[in-house]
Formats: sequence, structure tokens, C-alpha cells
Amino acid sequence: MAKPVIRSYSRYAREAAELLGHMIRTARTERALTVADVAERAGTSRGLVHRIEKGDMGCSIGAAFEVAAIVGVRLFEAEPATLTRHLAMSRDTLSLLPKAVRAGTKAVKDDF
Amino acid sequence: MAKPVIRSYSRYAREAAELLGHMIRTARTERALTVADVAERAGTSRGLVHRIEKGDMGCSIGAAFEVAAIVGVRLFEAEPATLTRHLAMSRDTLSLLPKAVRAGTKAVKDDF
DNA sequence: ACGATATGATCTATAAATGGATCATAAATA
DNA sequence: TATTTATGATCCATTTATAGATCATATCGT
Repeated sequence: MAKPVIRSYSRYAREAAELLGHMIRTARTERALTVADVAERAGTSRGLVHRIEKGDMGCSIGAAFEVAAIVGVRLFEAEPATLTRHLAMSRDTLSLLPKAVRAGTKAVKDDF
Repeated sequence: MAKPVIRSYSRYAREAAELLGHMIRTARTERALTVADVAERAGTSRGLVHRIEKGDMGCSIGAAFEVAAIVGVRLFEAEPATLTRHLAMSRDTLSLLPKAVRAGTKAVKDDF
């Protein structure tokens, strides 16, 4: 009884996915790798890599990020070591935040 | 006859997903939004938002990016307008690249 | 221009993600 | 501390993503 997945995406989300796909394709091409090459390295199929490069919203974030890593796209503009460090910091930050949010603050804060 | 999805992810990909999840949770908490609130706004379920915040590799990139957009996480460190501009540029860049890669270059270029 | 090959698309069966409900626990506020 | 509520986890039914094969076309190298 699962509802169909998200029907409408925000423009921001759609463009972000498309941009990621473009970055992957650009990086792959620069490295002279074929779609099939990348797919094999990632342990996925040619079709999936293709969909990722098109910015398909349905593909898994794991597959997309893995392919990005393989062709050398820097996620969050961070090198591997940097990313690891940022992650460590974010873990600390999280531990300082409240573990649960009280909905009482009904004044929705979407002023960003 | 589909092979089980990618069995092993690279550390980089895994950490990127986890970091994104952390950023989402941090942003959500700062805006005093409940998991249920965000799920409703995204048109998804509470469980999915939860998995996204944990950095689950299996959730769709569409859902993850949508939730990120809702809580105000900047993907690729870009504001909406900036992202749109970058995307436009990337489209041009892509049109300049070769449309197909010749595997002949068997000297794999993974020196990055 | 020709031949070889990468890309893009479509189809089917299967694996996996998701929604929705439910339960237990943790955590926030009065 | 008590009470209320958010969170985290699990289960099942259903939708959806994915692999793999195949075909048509575009594109590259010669």
C-alpha cells in the first residue's frame, strides 16, 4: 500500500541532481572512461550510470555517490581526507544539538 | 534476474552520504522542524526522512535532495539562483565535450 | 565514407525501496 | 517527576528501481 514516490520535486532538488549528473559525465569524459567502464567499476549496470548522468531522481544516492567517487567528482567540494574530517566534526556538532524537536514552536521557521 | 544492488561502497561515497544526512539533521533541528513535519512537506514518510538523515545509501537521490532543499541545506554550496546558473554553464560545457568516449585509450586514467 | 563501438532507449524478471501502521524508548517541558 | 511527544525500529504490502539483454542510432577513428 505504498504511495507512489514523491510526485513533485522542487526546482532546487531537480537542478542539483542534474548538475551532479553533468559533473559526473564531464569527469568521466575527461578521464576517457566509457559508461560501461564506470558501470563495471561501480558494480552496477550501464543503464544505471546513464540514468545517474541524466540526473534521474529515482536512482539511489549510494549508486550516484559511488559513481561520482569513481570518476573523481568531489562531493561537497571536499577531498577524501577533508570529507572524513568534516564528517568527524559533524558528528560532534550533532551530539550537541537537542535529540528531539518540540513541535510546540508552531511558528514555522522557513525564513531562509 | 537483477543482481543485488552494489554490495560495497567506497569510503568516500559512504561518508558523503552520512555527511549529507548530518547536515540535514542539523538544519532541521536548527529550524525546529520535526521529522514528521519534514516528511509531510516532502510528501514522503517519516521513516524515509529518518533513513536519509542516517546516510542510508539505498534511498533515492530525489528524496534526499528534496529533503535537503526543504530544510535549507545548500547542495554544492550553492544558493538556488547560483545552482541554476551553474547548471546552465554545465550544459554548455557538456555540449563542448566529445559525445562518446573511445575505449581505445586502454591506459586507464585513475590518477586523481 | 566506412567500419567499429559507444550511447540511448526499451522490455522483462527480480530485487529493493517506500508507505503506513505499530511498538518501544528517549527526551523535552510543565 | 510526570506527561507528552519525538524518535528509532520493525513488519508487511505495494510500488519502484535495477540488471541484463537487445535494438537503433550517433559518433568516433581510420
